[in-house]
Amino acid sequence: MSTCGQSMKLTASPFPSPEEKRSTRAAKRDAVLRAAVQMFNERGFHQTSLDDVAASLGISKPTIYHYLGNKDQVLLECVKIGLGQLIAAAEEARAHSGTGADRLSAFLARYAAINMDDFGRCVIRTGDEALAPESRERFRDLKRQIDSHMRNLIVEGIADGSLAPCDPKLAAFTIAGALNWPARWHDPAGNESAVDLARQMIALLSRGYLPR
Amino acid sequence: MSTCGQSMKLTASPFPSPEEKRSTRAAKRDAVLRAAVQMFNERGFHQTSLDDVAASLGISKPTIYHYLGNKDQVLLECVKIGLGQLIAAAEEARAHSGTGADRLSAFLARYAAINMDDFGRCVIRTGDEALAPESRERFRDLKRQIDSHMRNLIVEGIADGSLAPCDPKLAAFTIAGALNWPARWHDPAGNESAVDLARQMIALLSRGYLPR
DNA sequence: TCGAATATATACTCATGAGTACATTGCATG
DNA sequence: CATGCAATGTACTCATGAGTATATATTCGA
Repeated sequence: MSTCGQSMKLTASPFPSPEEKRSTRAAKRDAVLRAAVQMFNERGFHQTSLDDVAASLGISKPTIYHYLGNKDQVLLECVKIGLGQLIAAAEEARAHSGTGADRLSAFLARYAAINMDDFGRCVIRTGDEALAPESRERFRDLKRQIDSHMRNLIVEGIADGSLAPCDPKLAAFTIAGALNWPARWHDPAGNESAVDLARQMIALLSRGYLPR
Repeated sequence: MSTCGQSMKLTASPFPSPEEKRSTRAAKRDAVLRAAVQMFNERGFHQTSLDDVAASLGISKPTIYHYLGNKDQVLLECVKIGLGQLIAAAEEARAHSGTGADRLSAFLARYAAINMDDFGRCVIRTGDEALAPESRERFRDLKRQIDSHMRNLIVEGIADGSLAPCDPKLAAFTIAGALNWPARWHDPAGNESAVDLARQMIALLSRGYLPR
């Protein structure tokens, strides 16, 4: 998933091709974003200075500015990566065979797992207010896309009878809320597997807490 | 629910009793917190300066410092109020008669509604990192209490057979997550009633999204 | 009536951290 | 080989906003 620039090829020529240079650059940018997102998740965006991020990589702040325009953009890129993963998950789920409920389940499992991962966590933990107006619009728009995907899956499930009839908007918000929340409490270093957790949460959401 | 200092008594003496003075002072402190929480919820804690809060009340920053120690304390008091409401709700629910499921439902309804209210929203929207270390501990501790109440209700419900067997910790987090999320999207000025919304979300959570 | 305490304002200080100016190195290419 | 761009560092600027020093008015109690 990450663009890895440390090429392992045997002929480690000291003369990188333009192609290699491009990917080296991308790898550095990636490294900055990865370092940033981890600190944002740990201490929060406003408690993290770009000096801190730079220091954690053993570089200096202007180097970050060489790869990214400003702090707002750093955050925006982070959430864009997370949201990109979520959108990809939605598109994969749509391709699945089976009932609407099956497709929804597949999506939700990925959705939950992503939200416990670095970039996904950042999406959840970032309040719209943290971003500058234009970035905020972008952010909101992408989130709306995810929501829309989820609602569509729900509507399809209701249509084919594999889901109980309900208000799709409300259902999407409710389910998403439940699966977003681990971004706040789940410890990625702990011993609870994200995938396991996701499975259990989805089981509960699908069957409800009342006995059947 | 709010301490209202504008006494309506007919004999509006210009010589307030010590009792009245105490309550006037409390009312002013309340007003500061209310103004603060609203701005925090709207623009976020870090985007809100105490100068802004003061201006919104037609007073000046030092006046706020006269009633509250510092910005961290302003935030802490806000979340303490919200958490106080939640704890009260838990205690009321515990007193209810009926099955464990009934008590849980009663609690959840209040829980959800509070989370759409000023102080409850602030509890949800405030990340632990925003607070100073000691306040953060306080905050976490109170949140743990709520969680513990919720888990107890779930355990009781499972014990009396009114709830499906499940891992109480996971169930509590899942349900809480779903009911917390409206703090992020619900518009208190909109036309969707918080109580209605709460009812519907709980219905979905209790019965699940699969057909029965 | 004098002094203490309360309530409020004006006008500061001062740390932090985003963002920049500028120097440097090194490779790459006309 | 000179010029120019990519990559990086050092050392700044500058706005913001938390928190404070200090002045003033009011009220209450001795």
